Amino acid sequence: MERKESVKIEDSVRLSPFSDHITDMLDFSYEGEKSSLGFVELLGFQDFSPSIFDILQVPLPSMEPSAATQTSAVPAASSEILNQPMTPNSSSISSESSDAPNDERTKAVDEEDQQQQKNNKQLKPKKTSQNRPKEPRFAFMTQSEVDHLEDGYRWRKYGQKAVKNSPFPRSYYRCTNPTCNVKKRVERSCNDSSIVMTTYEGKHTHPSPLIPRASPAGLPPRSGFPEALPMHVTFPSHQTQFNNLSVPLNCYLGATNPTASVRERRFCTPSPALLRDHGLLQDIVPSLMMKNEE
DNA sequence: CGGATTTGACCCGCGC
DNA sequence: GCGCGGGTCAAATCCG
Repeated sequence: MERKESVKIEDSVRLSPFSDHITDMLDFSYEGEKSSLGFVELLGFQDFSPSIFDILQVPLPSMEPSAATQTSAVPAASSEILNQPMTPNSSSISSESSDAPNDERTKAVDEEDQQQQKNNKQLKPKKTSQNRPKEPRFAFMTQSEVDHLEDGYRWRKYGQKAVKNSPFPRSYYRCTNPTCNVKKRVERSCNDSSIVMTTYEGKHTHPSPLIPRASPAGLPPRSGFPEALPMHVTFPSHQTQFNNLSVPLNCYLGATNPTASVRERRFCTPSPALLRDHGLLQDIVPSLMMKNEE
């Protein structure tokens, strides 16, 4: 199924110049085709090639879903620091569903986290992830005809919900690996049906089942995202670390899909002043488009 | 037949 | 307190 999709998107996928609307993430731009850092790295795999966190030398949040202590895994909803624009013609946005001031929320993150964990323990065992600290998330947008982009992992769809103010439903996927707690959400922009927003939550604790771990000639290992090229990746917390990021992060293209024609654009976050309460995607995309057109 | 998908129901957080 | 919306569960269904 995904194979079919990957074929289709070979010609259709390209990065959208828009940012995602993901609420609580760190944005940082990257440029593909220049390095071997695959998108998969962004999902984790510290046991393989250096993750993006390693490369950026950013304190890596405890992304292990099973980690006993998640103090560094700041709840995504608590992280709202945004990057500064890196290029005049680039823009990205992390809209927030909450209007709470950044500093306020970040201050209380640790305590809230601990409290939350305490409360969760005291509460009756709830099956949902709401009992657990929120996983680190990042998101990107691609322009694709297919919703579920091949990323090198196997996903099982466990839900689909209609999105308010959007004709397109949001799909929920979970990594099929029983030991892996990574989830991803996929939805389309209501303004541009060709734009697919993918949000990853958590970190893979296993190698890609579809791609060999080792890759020759410096090709990105365990290829995962020939079609889906994150133009805008976001992380919770530590965002300021990326503010001055000058090293282009990239996704390799075509490692397993050489014909994939993916165009990427450097994508940076606008100044915080531009990032207030964009909320839903439909609120974001237009502003970004406007900004890009400027 | 096993795994993946669909889909309605349910739970929870949040805003009013 | 109530309603809404997001996220998840799980039974039913589909598909290879």
